[in-house]
This record gives sequence, C-alpha cells and structure tokens, in this order.
Amino acid sequence: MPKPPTASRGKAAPRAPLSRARILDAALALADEGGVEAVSMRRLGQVLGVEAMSLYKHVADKEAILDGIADLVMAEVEVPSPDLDWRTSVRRSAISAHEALRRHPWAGIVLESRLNPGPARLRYLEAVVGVLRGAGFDTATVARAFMALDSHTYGFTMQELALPFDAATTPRIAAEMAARVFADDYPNLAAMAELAMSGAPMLDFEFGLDLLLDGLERLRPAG
Amino acid sequence: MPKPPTASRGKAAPRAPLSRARILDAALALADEGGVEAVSMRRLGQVLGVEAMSLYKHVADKEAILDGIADLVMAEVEVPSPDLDWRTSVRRSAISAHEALRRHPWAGIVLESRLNPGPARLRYLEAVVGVLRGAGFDTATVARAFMALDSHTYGFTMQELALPFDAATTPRIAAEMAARVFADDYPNLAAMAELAMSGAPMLDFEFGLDLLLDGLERLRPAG
DNA sequence: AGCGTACCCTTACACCGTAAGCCTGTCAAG
DNA sequence: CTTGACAGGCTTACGGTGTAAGGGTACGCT
Repeated sequence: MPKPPTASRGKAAPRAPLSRARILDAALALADEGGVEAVSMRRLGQVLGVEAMSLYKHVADKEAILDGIADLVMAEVEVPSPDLDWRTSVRRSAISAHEALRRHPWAGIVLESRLNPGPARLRYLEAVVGVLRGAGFDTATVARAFMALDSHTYGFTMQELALPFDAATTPRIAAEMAARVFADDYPNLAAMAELAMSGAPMLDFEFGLDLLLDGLERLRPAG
Repeated sequence: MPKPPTASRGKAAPRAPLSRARILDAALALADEGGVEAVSMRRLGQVLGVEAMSLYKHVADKEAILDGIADLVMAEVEVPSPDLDWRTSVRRSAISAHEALRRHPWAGIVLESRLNPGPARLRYLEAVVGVLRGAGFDTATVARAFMALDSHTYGFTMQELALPFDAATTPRIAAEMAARVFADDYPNLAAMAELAMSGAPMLDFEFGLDLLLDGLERLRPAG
C-alpha cells in the first residue's frame, strides 16, 4: 500500500510540488544557518521532504544552486539610483552590499568563486556603471573605479567575517589575542590589540570607502 | 614477503621519512596545479608515496594543512621595510601581496576563510602596522588604514581571478560577453565590453591602491 | 637482549555529488 | 473511455571525501 502521493482531489496536497524557487529558498536558509558546507543535496532534499535526486529535475547541478542563492543575495543589495548625485548613490549601494554580505556570511566566498553573474548581479553592475558614467567619468576610469569600489566591498567584508571576533565580543577576544601575541614578538600588534580592548570600534567599512570616493571625486572631470 | 620498508643500512632509503614540511610542500604543489579541491589526504599521500592516514602523524587536520600552505604563500610577500618612506614601503608590499596571490590563485579564498593567522602572516601584519605607526598615524587610523589596504589587495585579486578572462584572452571573451549582454538590456555593460574589446587593460590594481594611499597621505599628521 | 616508541598501514564509517533507471499519477489526444 | 506520453518523484550504485580506531614493525636506547 503506497502512501497516497497526492490527495485524489482538492484535499490539501501532502507537500507542495517542489520548484526551483522552493529549492533555492531552502538552500538559502540552510546556508544562512550552517554555512555553505551545510547545503548538500541530501540535506536539502531532506528539508524539502524529498529524495536528493529529485532535485535534479529542477536544477542542473549543485553549482546551479549556489549560483541561484548567490544571486538571491545580490538581489538584496540596493541598486544605485541615477537620480541622486553619483557619490551618495554609489556610497549607499556599497553600504547596502556590505550589509547584505554580512547578513549572509557565506555569500562572499560563493560570489567570488562564481564565473557567471546572475541577473541580479548584472542589474547591479549595470546600474553602478551607469551612475559612474553619468557622473562624467570616461569609460576606462569607470572600469577602474568600479573594480576599486567592489574590491573594497568584498575584501573588507570577507576580512571582517574572517576575524575571530564580532563587534560584541571584541574586547574579550582581543585580550586573549594580545596575550598570545604578547609584547616582545609583535609590539605593534600588541598596541592594536590594546586599542581593540579599549572597546574602540575597529571595523569601519566607510573609512576606506570614503577614501576611494574622495579620490574619485578629485579625478572627476569638472562639469 | 613484505617489500623492504627501508634499506637495512646506509643504502639510500627508498623514500624520505615524511615530515610536516614535506607534506606542506607537496600540498602547495598540488594546490598550485589543481586548485584547493585537488588537495585531498589520499592524493597527498599518493604523491608522497604514503597512505593517507600516515599524514595524520605529522599534521592534525586537513585544516592544518590548509593553514600551512596559506602561510607558505604569505611567506612569499615582501614585508614592508621601515627604512623606506611609508608610502612606497606599503605600496611595494601591497603589490607584492597581489602578485603572490596571483601566483597561487587558490590562496585568496583559503586565506580569507582561515581564522588564525600563521607566523608569516603575523610577521607581515606586524611590519605593516609598524610602518604605518612610524608614519605618524594614530592607532585607530592605523587599524582603519590597514583594513582598507588589505581589503583592496584581497578584494581586487579575488575579483580579478574570478573574472572569466585573463589578460591575454581579454578581447575574445569580452566580445562574447558583449554579445550575450547585448545592447538593449545592459547598455552600460555593453560599453564596458566594448572597451575591453579594444584591448585596453581593464585590471589596474594600482589605481585603487593609489587612491587609498593618496587619501591616507592627506590624513597624515604633518611632521 | 629487550623495550619503548615513532612511524606507517589497514580497515571501517559516514558523508558527499550524481549517473542510470524505474514507478506511478496526471493529462491530453484519439 | 482508452491510451500513450511524460513529468516528477524514488532507488540503487559508484567513486570520491575526511578521519576514528587499532595493528604491526623497525629503529635507537638502555
């Protein structure tokens, strides 16, 4: 006696019919709570009440799933608006990207290892490039500027996430690090650790961002 | 009849006795030619003429191996000298780090996911922080400046490596991309693709780097 | 001579991604 | 109503992964 696969009529189907979107949502949730290595085809199937192989009817690869959830994260970042002035527009979207990447700590690594940008990423790229061009930068400078800005966003976030402390626990761990590293061998790092112990915020995404934006503004052709 | 495990006396031993260093060297080679996913305990053992489990006598984990080879890469980067002026010193070491990461394309991702810096990394951190402090920056600014500089180094390199083209093949692939992306949907990206097709170098590590250094110089207390 | 021990091997387990093929409920065409 | 195609799920299997547990052996020391 096979258990009824779907109710014969309008009775609520025992499970929703599975779809690319449902798979990606579940994968995103898995990644958020357990990191990328927590999303495996088997576990994903389990969460969805389905066997692992069933996923392959809706998705080519595990790679495709990673592509998908990476783009879901990209879809969360605020696309720069062409209506604001270029600087605040780009600044806001960079900050928004930083926040999105922090919300999904696994996403940086995944995005960086992806070859083909998804639609959300393309939309973002298009908009940023558009705003920069609109600001009067020539094409070559736009390319360089974009690389610099995005490098800071990704690089900063990933270092930040790799750091062994989050904002809340900074002083504790910093003290521990200071002890390990102590004085003699690394005096300069010890000074940094001391600073961190004082509770001063060490992580300032906007510092580097503004350095870059200031520099770009200075390069911008008048008009 | 077990094959002679080691020659009874001075006859050249059939294999060197295995050691952490030998393991790391082999792992580094493996990673360089096949990426991180090419370094597995079994394959590593095979390369060293040894069974996988034997590695665990010299190394705690696979993680420890990754820690090790990551630090080997860090050891390749030029530590900033306190004798040069701060700017050229920091600049040179950033460029050197960029080159080291390019030589070992897998290293960026590995380094970013590592929690505890190895000795080479510590040496590098200590030196950079030292030079920045020597340049007159106060501690808080040193922390921010360092984060910004390192973010650019890592972020840029990783984007660069994720890009589907290297310098040589740029025009070809860019053309292909331009076709895929074509005009209507992403006019700005199309313009970028066109630029890339013209053969103009798109990747300029030093552009963003100098933006940051210029900004820092301006922030630097006089004297 | 005998012992400790450093080193390597064997076996085994739980997990991974996915190729190949089967089974069955649904639905449109005849 | 019958029939056939087919979509969407399941089963099984293969070759890979990291590593826990324990077995054996050859060397250096006393």
